[in-house]
Amino acid sequence: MSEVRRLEVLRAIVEDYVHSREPVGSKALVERHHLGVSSATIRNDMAALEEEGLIVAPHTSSGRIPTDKGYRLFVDRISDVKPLSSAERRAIQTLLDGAGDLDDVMDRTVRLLSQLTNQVAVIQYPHLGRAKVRHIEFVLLAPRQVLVVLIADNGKVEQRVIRLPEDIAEADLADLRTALLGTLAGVPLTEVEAKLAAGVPGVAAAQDEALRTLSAELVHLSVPTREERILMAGTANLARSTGDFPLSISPILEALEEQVVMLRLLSEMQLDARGVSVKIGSEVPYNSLSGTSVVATGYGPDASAKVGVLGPTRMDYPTTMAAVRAVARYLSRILAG
Amino acid sequence: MSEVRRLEVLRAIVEDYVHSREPVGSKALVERHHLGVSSATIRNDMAALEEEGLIVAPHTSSGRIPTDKGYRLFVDRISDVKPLSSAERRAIQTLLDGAGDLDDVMDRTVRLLSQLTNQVAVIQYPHLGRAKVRHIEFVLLAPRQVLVVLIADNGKVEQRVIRLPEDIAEADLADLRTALLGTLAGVPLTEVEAKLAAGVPGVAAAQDEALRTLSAELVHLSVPTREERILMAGTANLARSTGDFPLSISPILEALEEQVVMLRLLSEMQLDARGVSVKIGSEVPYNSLSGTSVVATGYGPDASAKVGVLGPTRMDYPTTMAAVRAVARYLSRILAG
DNA sequence: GTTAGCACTCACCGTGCCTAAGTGCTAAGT
DNA sequence: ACTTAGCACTTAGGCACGGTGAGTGCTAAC
Repeated sequence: MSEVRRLEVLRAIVEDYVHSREPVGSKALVERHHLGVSSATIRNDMAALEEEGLIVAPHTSSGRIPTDKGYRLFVDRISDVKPLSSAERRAIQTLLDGAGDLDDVMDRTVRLLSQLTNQVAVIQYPHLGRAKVRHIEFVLLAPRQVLVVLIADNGKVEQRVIRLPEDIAEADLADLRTALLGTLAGVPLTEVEAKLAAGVPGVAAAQDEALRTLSAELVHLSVPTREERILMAGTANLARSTGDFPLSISPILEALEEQVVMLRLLSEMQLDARGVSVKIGSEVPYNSLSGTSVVATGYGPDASAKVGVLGPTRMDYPTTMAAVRAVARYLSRILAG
Repeated sequence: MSEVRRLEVLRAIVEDYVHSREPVGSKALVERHHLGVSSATIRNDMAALEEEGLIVAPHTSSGRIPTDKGYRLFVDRISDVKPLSSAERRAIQTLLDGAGDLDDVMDRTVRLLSQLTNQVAVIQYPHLGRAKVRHIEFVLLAPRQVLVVLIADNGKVEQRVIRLPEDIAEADLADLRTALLGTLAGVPLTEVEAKLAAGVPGVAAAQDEALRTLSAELVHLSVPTREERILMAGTANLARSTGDFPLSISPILEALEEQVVMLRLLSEMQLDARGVSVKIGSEVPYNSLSGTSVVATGYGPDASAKVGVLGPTRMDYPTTMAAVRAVARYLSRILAG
């Protein structure tokens, strides 16, 4: 009972099961793959694989299907990342090259990835990183209503309308802006709060109340908000492959809508040597996502923001991993350009 | 065979069917509602209602279920909009009062509505309306990279990073900003393009190339983009009520992800006298949405932006209509405040 | 270590049967 | 002119039954 053939059998089981959705038996296996042995031998191998917990038989007398552990071994040791077809490469290029601003790029990317993989795609907005304050703008919209705009040196703009406790003159507001900009220009966003707490010179005492309100808002804007958001696409693919999921798909949809859950999930993905991270079935740390696997990778200058797909455990890992990796690379290139 | 009792029978059928999911028969009807007649009489009424196309029997011998036409009559003539429970009113108030900026308000609103109705909620960003240019900002990020910011007097900010054809000095960029702001300040967004085409005075000939690039971008930003976007929540509710939908729910999820489709759908909803718009089953103008109904209404100062829910034809219309209307009112109040 | 053969298990499918719910219709009652 | 009781009729859905086929484990021979 050779070690290598047993792995070969596991690979064959995974591949057949992934594309037929049905438990695969020893006889079917020798027919479809030309392993040079008979079905009885395969049966022995299968018994050994089952012993190791790599495959299971759903019913006493039916073919075997891979366990999470089986998929894990397949992904780690057996499979190669498939190269994309040239048609796919072209699709990526043409779609992403036509993109406009950041929102547009993100939207196109996530849709593209869901189409390539026939799965749900998720993407996290890129991090602000070590961005610094570049500009501050206050716009008086109404007597006590001010639009506060914070522009970072990486091109990110955060804005919000707030109310002041009392009326303020346009000129006073301009003075406040000058004073605050003087204090904050070039300061990393992460240090805005500390810097403001240390005091803002050159502000008339009469404007103290307004200063406090505006400062509080600047602190608020300097905490990454939009960046902590994810986009998704292709939820229809979930519904299309019902039956791949043990229970209903509604808890999955709920988790997907819960940004916080997805953000934590993505942040827990550690890239492996091949540049992708795969969590399979029970490895996914949320009960509501049982029966699903996640394939993700980082993108952008420091690969800190994540992009990936979520699908049934029974998924074509090599192809999916290839698609995720390729899309992330194109995306990084575009963002760098 | 009195006219009023027939309508009463229709109402009873709709109400029973909506909350039991099962075809309702004549006997069950007389038991649950105290209509003062026997089941045989109800059978005659039912036959008449079926003749009019208001109800149908799925199988030769089973209870009746309402047709789209039946629901329509129910919504138009029989049902009253239910008042919300005080718990619901409180939920709306506490949730929306804690909201921050516009994005946050929208997000909370759409989640709230989906929870109240147990349906998929959709909301369209408010229109810019007759907003005018209030401010323009150019920020030099790199030798040829400029962040263009356009601020409208209603507080909306649009921004984008663009590349210039050649290097530009900080001072020259400031001059360009002054010139463009002089030309555009107070101009309605819809007329930005025409105004720029008429010429911008006070720009050195050397900056002509840069002026052209920047102007083009301002035109681009002045066309509403973000406003033409919708948010949704509660897709898990779709999956939970499988069986209410004739086919799969995946075409529905596809349509929901297709912003363009949803925008057109919402824009086609005409408010009726009661301030809500209802499209039932086949009245919804998209094949992929067969078996669904949409309940929507307008919100904001001119009620031009829409908010609503999408669910199975078999839906509790009175309650849903009440929830949609209530949420839209609170939302309008918050945006106005 | 591999193979052939064999007895065994069980999901799946079609069949037939029965029941419960519901209907339409007719004839009698108000 | 309605309403009602009664009755014959229809049919979805549940249940038992048996046959089939794919697949297994095991044993004995190669």
